[in-house]
Amino acid sequence: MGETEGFRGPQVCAIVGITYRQLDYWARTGLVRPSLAEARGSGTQRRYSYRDLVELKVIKQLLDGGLSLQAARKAVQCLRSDVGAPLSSAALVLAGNKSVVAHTGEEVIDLLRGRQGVLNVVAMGGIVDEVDGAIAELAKARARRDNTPTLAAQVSG
Amino acid sequence: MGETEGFRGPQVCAIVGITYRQLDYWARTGLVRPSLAEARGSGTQRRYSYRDLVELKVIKQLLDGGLSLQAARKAVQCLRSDVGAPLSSAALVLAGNKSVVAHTGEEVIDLLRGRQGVLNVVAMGGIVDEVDGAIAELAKARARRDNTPTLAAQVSG
DNA sequence: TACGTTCATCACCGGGGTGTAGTTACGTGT
DNA sequence: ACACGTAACTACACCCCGGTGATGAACGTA
Repeated sequence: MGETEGFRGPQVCAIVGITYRQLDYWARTGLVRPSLAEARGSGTQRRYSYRDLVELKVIKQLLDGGLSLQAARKAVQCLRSDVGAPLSSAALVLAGNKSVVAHTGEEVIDLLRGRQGVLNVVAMGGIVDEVDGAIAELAKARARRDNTPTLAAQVSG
Repeated sequence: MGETEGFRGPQVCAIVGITYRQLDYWARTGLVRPSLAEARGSGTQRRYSYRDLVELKVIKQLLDGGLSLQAARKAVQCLRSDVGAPLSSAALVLAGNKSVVAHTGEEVIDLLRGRQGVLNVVAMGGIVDEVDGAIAELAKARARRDNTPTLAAQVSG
């Protein structure tokens, strides 16, 4: 049945805004693998958890922000090691090879002061929002197709 | 004679901390080209200005900070367009595809607030300092070799 | 004229993908 | 219960970027 336990590859791509090949590549190279179900051969399905989605979106944002995938790998590691934090209100800060999750704005500003070199800052709140939004959008679209196929016929006709 | 008008390739590498091949590649691909004298065939010399050195160092820092060369290219463009600013006290801020040179700490903090996505911040002051330091170091080393070869002989003997 | 710098060129490598053509498993209709 | 169509994953060949190493060619200078 259509019991959506987690998210499948193509859905994930739509939600986080990457290509399927990218998602595939990242899974193959171990950057983010589907934590609910790994693919076990052709025809099987990867199942990504919500947390996976957030990680993926973070990576996507980092790439858009000009960071290399190398850097993104480290960032993700950091994000994982910061267990059980209230993500939405935090900021991920990368300072050279050290990365930290700052939970208050003050922390970030402290890092800025006196720091030399490059600082990369990403606000988690916005990311979580975007992911949630995309999921909602997707659910709506699916509901439209599942419940009212006649409507679709009307529209197209 | 050894009249050092500007800086030659190998010196530049020593000062900014990159490999010669990198410098060469960057010059060939137009990222930073020697503004005092372009190479005109094998055996000629590239001559880099002080400003070039600073640009190169910025790029180096950005790379160390995890940014892609793509992003660094844009950053440099921005840095160039911000003419005649007192570099040492400024900060270069990259926000997605827009980049700005912020001349006060307040500006940076403003950018942080309410901004979603990734923000890359690099303090120019530290960079200028590092470049100056490296140049001084180089000059000292050269003076040692030029003025007191006997001393060098003593040390090595 | 011989030599040592310095630069140019070429072939090549690894990372990060992409496009296309298979190969399955799932879900479904019968 | 079974065949079938299709969605999803895999494998392979290929591309571009950012370099690197080796080699060769031009200077200036002794």
